[in-house]
Amino acid sequence: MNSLVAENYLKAMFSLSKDSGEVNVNDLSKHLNIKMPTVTSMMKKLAIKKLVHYESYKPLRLTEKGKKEAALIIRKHRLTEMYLVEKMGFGWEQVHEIAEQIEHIKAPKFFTKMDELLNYPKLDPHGSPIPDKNGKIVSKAYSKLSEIKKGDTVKVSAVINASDEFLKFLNSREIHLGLKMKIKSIEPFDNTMIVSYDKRPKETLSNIVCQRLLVEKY
Amino acid sequence: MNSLVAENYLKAMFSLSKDSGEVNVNDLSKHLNIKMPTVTSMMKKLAIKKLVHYESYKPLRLTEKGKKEAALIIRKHRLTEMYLVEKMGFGWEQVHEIAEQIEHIKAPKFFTKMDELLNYPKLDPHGSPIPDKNGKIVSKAYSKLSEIKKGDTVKVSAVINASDEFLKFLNSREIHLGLKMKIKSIEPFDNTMIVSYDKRPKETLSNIVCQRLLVEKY
DNA sequence: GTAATAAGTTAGTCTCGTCTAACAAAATTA
DNA sequence: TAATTTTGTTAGACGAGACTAACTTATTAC
Repeated sequence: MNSLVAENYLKAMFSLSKDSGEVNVNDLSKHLNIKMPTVTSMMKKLAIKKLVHYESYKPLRLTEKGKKEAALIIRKHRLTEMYLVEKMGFGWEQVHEIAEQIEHIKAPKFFTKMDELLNYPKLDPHGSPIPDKNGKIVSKAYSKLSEIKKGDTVKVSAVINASDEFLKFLNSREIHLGLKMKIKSIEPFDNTMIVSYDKRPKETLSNIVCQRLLVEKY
Repeated sequence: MNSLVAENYLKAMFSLSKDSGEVNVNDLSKHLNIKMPTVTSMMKKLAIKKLVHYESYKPLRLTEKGKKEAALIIRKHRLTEMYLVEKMGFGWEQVHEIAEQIEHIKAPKFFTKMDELLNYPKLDPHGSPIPDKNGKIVSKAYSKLSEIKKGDTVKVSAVINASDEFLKFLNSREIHLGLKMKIKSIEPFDNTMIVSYDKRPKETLSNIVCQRLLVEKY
């Protein structure tokens, strides 16, 4: 059984790993707010447990076993987030922090029950896919809003890097998942978008914002 | 902020303390499954934090601060148990284990929300009082079923030392909180009781069982 | 292609929470 | 009350997970 601390390393590696599956000690260190030597020593321990491929001075990679463990923690996290929003009435900007703690609970029945009560959800409240019981993730390929052309109509489907502040910003603009939105114009200088939707016939979204909104074309 | 480990010491002290408020190192050690020297050293640390009154070779006592912290952890535990039973559909024999972990979550909003959703419950699923937000406990004075006289009718109101096995036993006899029960006779030799209730006109309960059922007289 | 910088590792230390072995005090019992 | 048993403490060790200082390897820049 992995410690809560080890679980956090695995989860961080999972979310930081590039397409190649590689992660740097340095990035991991910054993300976890733990100094590099500590990260190195933990990597050696995880390597002994066959959760990480470790070779001195080479990029880190999770093993298949490591990926699965990480995905199962993320499953618990996202299931919890969904439960908090759907069954307890929390806002999508409040749930990350709570789920961050509940994800480490060792009580399979608890998560199974949530899953049932939620009717086996596939996505969390921020549009991220919930890994299945085997740690498999099925993720849809969305586009960033920033890559959409003028005149197109899209559905807001997920949020990248859903921080408290970003979600509060979206709340303030009445933007939520499922929202149908039309791109009215794009400012060539800074790629700011003027969009329109239901409650807001004319809203301005900076490129920073558009890069963090994932959408589907209609 | 206390560690999860310190929280468990406080909780254990709270539930082991006699009317005098005293606890032995030895009892604490057995209850927590932690060796006595470890307990002594933790007591010294808790004493520095003003959570415990510690003097060599004297019985241990929680300070007022220590009692409050303990009660607030118990509050989280019992609120969680109630939530698991009432809102998630768990059986009363399943919830202790899960609550044992969730009680250490640091997320006031989470527990406040449970409390609201449950409409500010006063008792947990085993009939134990839920301490209020200030750590105050209002507990009703129940009688043990074993102390009730032949011919009396009582209501089952709480369970002492609600273990998995005991609760399963009660389930198997269809005994639950609120059940109205009449004492038909008492075997003088071993104090076994013959009782009758709703679904069971004649059920035999050993003294062991009767000592762990708390009842109110009608 | 060498010098400078960034990334990663090694060595040694610290705190927390645990343990065992040995000793001391208190309680029990004869 | 003296001997025995139980309870509690002290001392010293250890693993986990963190740190800093110093060193090594890789990468970048000139």
